[in-house]
Order: sequence, then C-alpha cells, then structure tokens
Amino acid sequence: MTVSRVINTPDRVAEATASRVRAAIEALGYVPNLVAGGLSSRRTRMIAAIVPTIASPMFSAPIQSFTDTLSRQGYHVMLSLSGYDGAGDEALVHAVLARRPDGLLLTGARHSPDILRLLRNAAIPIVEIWDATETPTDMLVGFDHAEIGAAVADYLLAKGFRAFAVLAAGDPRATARRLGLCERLAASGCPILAERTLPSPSLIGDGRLGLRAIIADLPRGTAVVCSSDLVAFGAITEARALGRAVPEDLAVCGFGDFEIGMASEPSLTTVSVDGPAMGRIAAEKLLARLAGGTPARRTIVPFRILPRASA
Amino acid sequence: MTVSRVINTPDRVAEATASRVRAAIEALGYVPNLVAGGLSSRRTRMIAAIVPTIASPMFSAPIQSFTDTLSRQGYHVMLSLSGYDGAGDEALVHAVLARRPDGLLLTGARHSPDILRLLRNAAIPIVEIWDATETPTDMLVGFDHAEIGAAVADYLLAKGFRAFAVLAAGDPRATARRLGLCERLAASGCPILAERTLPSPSLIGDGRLGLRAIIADLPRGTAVVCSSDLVAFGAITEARALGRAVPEDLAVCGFGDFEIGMASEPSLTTVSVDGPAMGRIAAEKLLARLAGGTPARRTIVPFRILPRASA
DNA sequence: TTGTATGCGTTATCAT
DNA sequence: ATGATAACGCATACAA
Repeated sequence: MTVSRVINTPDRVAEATASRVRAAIEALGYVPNLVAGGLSSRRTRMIAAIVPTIASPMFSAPIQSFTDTLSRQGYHVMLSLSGYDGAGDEALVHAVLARRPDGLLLTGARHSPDILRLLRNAAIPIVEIWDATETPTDMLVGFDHAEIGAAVADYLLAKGFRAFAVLAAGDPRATARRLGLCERLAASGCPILAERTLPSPSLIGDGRLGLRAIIADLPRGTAVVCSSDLVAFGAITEARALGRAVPEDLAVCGFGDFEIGMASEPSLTTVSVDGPAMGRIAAEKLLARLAGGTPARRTIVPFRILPRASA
Repeated sequence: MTVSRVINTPDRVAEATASRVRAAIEALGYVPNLVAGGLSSRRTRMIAAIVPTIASPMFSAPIQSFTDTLSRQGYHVMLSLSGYDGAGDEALVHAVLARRPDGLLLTGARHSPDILRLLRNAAIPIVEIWDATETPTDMLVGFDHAEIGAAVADYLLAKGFRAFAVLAAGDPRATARRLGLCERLAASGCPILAERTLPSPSLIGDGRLGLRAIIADLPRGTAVVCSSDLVAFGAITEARALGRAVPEDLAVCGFGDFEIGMASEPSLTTVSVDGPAMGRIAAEKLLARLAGGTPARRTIVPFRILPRASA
C-alpha cells in the first residue's frame, strides 16, 4: 500500500519512506501492473479509438493529435481499424469494450441498434468524429458533410461553371458530401455529366482511373468534384497526361486540404477541415468528462473553401 | 467458471449448458472483462507498438498491416507515438510495459541501457522494425539503410551522374542512408555539392524549402538524393517552379515508393521497400512466439531501386 | 503517516 | 461435464 502511494500520491508519504521505496523500486526494476490497478480501481486510464484506417491522412491526422493529447494526460490509446465495410463492427465494438476503456472514440455517428446497446451499457464517455448528427450517441465533434457539398456547389457555380462531374468514394461521409453537392446543382438546373464511385479509402490511383473512365464525357469547362485531395490530385495528373489543361479545360476541386494539394501543379482548390483539431477536441471532451466536467455535447468544427488554381 | 468455458473453450461444455449460458449472456448484455482475465491468466492478448508518428506513410503503412494481422488473431494493438526526439522514451517504454502487453513492436534497434533493462525484465517477445542490426534486442524485421544509400549511389553513378546533393531527414535511419550514400560517392571521387538536414518526419514542404535553399549551388546535371518520396516530390515541384527541368537539368531520387511517386510528373525514381510486408512479418513473428514457436530472429526484407523518369 | 483487510472479475487447478 | 477454491496485483476504505 505504501508503494502504491509513493507512485500515485507521493504527497501522502513521508519523504524518508518514499525515498526508501524508490530505492527498492529501482533496485528491483519494479514496473507497476496497470492491469491489476485497472481491475481494482475500475479505471484503466486507456482510451479506445475505432477508425476505418490510418492509411489515409483523413484519419491518421486526427488520430495523431488525439493520441498526442491523451498521452500528455497519462492515457494510452488502443487503436482499432474497422475497415469500411461495416461487417464485424459489432464484434469489434464488443471486443474493444471488453478491455474496459475509460472512453471511446468512434468514426461517424450511425450505429446499429445492437452496437448502440453495447455502447449504452458500457456507460463510458464516447465521442464521435467526422459527423454532425443532431443526436450523437454521447458527444460529437465534426461537421455537416451535406453542407460542405452544397458550399462546393455554390463556389463552383459562382465561378461560372455549369457542367459537372463527380468522383466520390462510397463511404457515408463522402456520399453525404456528394448528395449535398448534387442537390444544390440540381436546384440550379446544372447537369452531372458523369459520376463514378470510388473505393474507400480512395487513393491517387483511384482518382486517375476514375477520371480516365469518364473523361470522354467531359466537355471543355467541366468542373470535376472529388471526395478527397488524393483523388483530385490523381484526376489532375491524369487529365494533364491526357492532354486536358487544368483548370482551363477541366477544373478540379478536392476535399481535405492535404499537403499534396498545395504542391500540386496547378495548386488544388479544396475544402479545408482541421483534422488535427478534431482529434484534439475529441480528446479534450473525453478528458473533461473523465475529470467530472460537462463539455459541450456537440462541437462543429469550421470548414472553408480554399480557392487555389485548379478550380 | 462454466461461463468462462463457454466463452473460451466451448468444446468442453455440454451443448445444453452452453446454450443456457449464451441465452443469459444475451439477456444480460454481459461483456466479459478482459482486464480481470488478463490479470488472472497473465496474458492480456494485447500487443503494444511504439512508432515515432503515424503522420507519415513510412509508419502508417506498416502499422496498418501489423494491426490487421494481429486483430485477425484476436489481439489488440496499443499504439504509442514517441516522436523523434528520443526524450521521454524510457518513460514511454515504462508506461507501455506497465500495461503488460503480450508482445512489443519497436521502431529501430538502438536503445539506451535503461530501456534495454526494462525490455529484458519484461520477458516478452519484442520485434524491432526498420533497422537491420546484427544484434537485435529480440527479433527484427528490416533492412540495412547504409546498404540502400550505397545502392542509390551505385545506381546514379551508373546513370552517369557525377555531381550530387542531399536532402535528408536527421533521424537515425535517414542518416544511415545518407552516410551509406556519401561514403560510396566519396569512394568514387564525386563531390556532394550541397547538403541539407530536414525535420523528421519530413513533408513535401520540407522538400520544397530544402531544394530552394540549395538550388543556386546545383549546376545542370546534379542528382538530388532525398530521404523520402515526399521530400523528393517537393524537390521536383520546387525545381520546376524555379524553371529547372527534371530530370534534364536536375535529377531527383526518393525513398519509400509512396503512391505519390507514381503520379508525380515526371514519375519519381525511388527505392521500394515493402512497408506493409514489414508490419505483417513483425506481427507474424510475435504471433509465432506467442504460440510457442521459434521464428527467425532476423528477417531482412528486400529493397529495390525503381528506375522511373526523375533520375 | 503507515498498515490491514477486502474486493475487483476473471482463470488455473483440483475435486466431484 | 461442472463446480469449488484460490490466486492474479493492485486500490479502496478504514484502523492504528
């Protein structure tokens, strides 16, 4: 018990005793067992995070800052990669909760009833990122993808574009952006000349292949809206390889403000969303709750369209 | 005890009993507590991984496949990001070992004596990646960075280049590649006209800035060797922006075979190392040991130079 | 300031 | 095939 106090609440131990204990700890190479500590105290000081993948900056950036923020407060992050297909999600959540994390980060806010039941029974703080439902499971930090799609439409319409094509991944968030875009374009009477669904996560190569598949249908002056900067970079690369000038002949708009967009030639018009901030805020919400506070249930992070050279 | 058997060794339970137990599990929403299980069995079924960052594909790719491989076998991965400065590494390892992981993945094979003592006392399988020392702490999967540097030198010398510049990050592995390169070039009597140390992890922007800083010193025909494809992509971008043709005027060579190199214009000559394979093999080594086997202590993954358009 | 008793929720082991 | 008992290594609560 005295050893436990030396480690966790050194103030409550006489300095003479504490230094004897520390000497013994050093001599023995003692490493406290947090598994036992977690069982006893019912606090594991561990946070679980479930994201589809870390192979895309869309998730590696928030997870990086999420982990950084939590580890500064003595928490560890258990990372689980769910993929995009949704199969096995319930088993994954079950397995994660079996570790008794003190808190949980989830991607997206739509879950099956079975998963919701698991989450509620777990009775731990949960933060969902990358989405902006009005009714989060617990807490949320994200934004409205449909709104972004509409904003992109408005931007391109204001720039004078009247013909459009879409290269978008099929996951829920990319789909929401696509629908927001298409709805706004339809309301303006503008046609979608071609549309192509890409895999999630989509890479540069998917953008190249996607553009190649539709380019014959795209007259001069078409704006190609892409679901990520990687896709957009691929689309630009392919368009130029096929002799179509960007933006004079084809315009391209991305999403995510990844570093590649700034170095692209021409530089990439895109939507900036602060991924690292999302991860940090998610961590802060969990920490606040674990400290007994009541952080805002719902934080909408700003986005803004970055007009650059490609559209 | 019967519940435990239904969950872990269902074969040893009568089917009638098992189904009653399963019904109760379902009715109660019971989720087993792996913290208690781990304490009792002294197996946490958790593997810890320590890498500098996941913001670079250099590490996110291996970690992705490492995690995938382990989770298929019922293991969870606890991810810790160490940064590159080395400060706090001992505290980090200590904190990680306090969770009693069944195995550990580390980046690199050089550790302080204090850390080595911690690792040995932990008495768990350890696999080090991205390095190729002859004397791994336990197991290792990686390659010899100095050898890669020398191979790049040979390739460029064979292509006829006689003037060189280096844009390399300062971390131990990038440094090893740089030294291997410079040694070989020195042996061939070729000068390094300019050299620039970049931050770790280096991004596209670092490549741009780095090249801009040295470009005045680079005559036509210089080969610029970069410590990653991101740096190389930045260097190409900057060179072209400054009116220097690639590869006719300046040649550029990268490292890592990231996707961006294929889409780059001109396409990027680089060194291909199979990051996902490294992560998978690391996971397989740990799994083999945990299953009582004796996998090879040391696996060297192949690399090869990919001659493309930029050099 | 330090020490003692107890319980956290499992699994290993032995008994039936 | 199932049950009983005793750890596992800490932290909580209380006592001294």
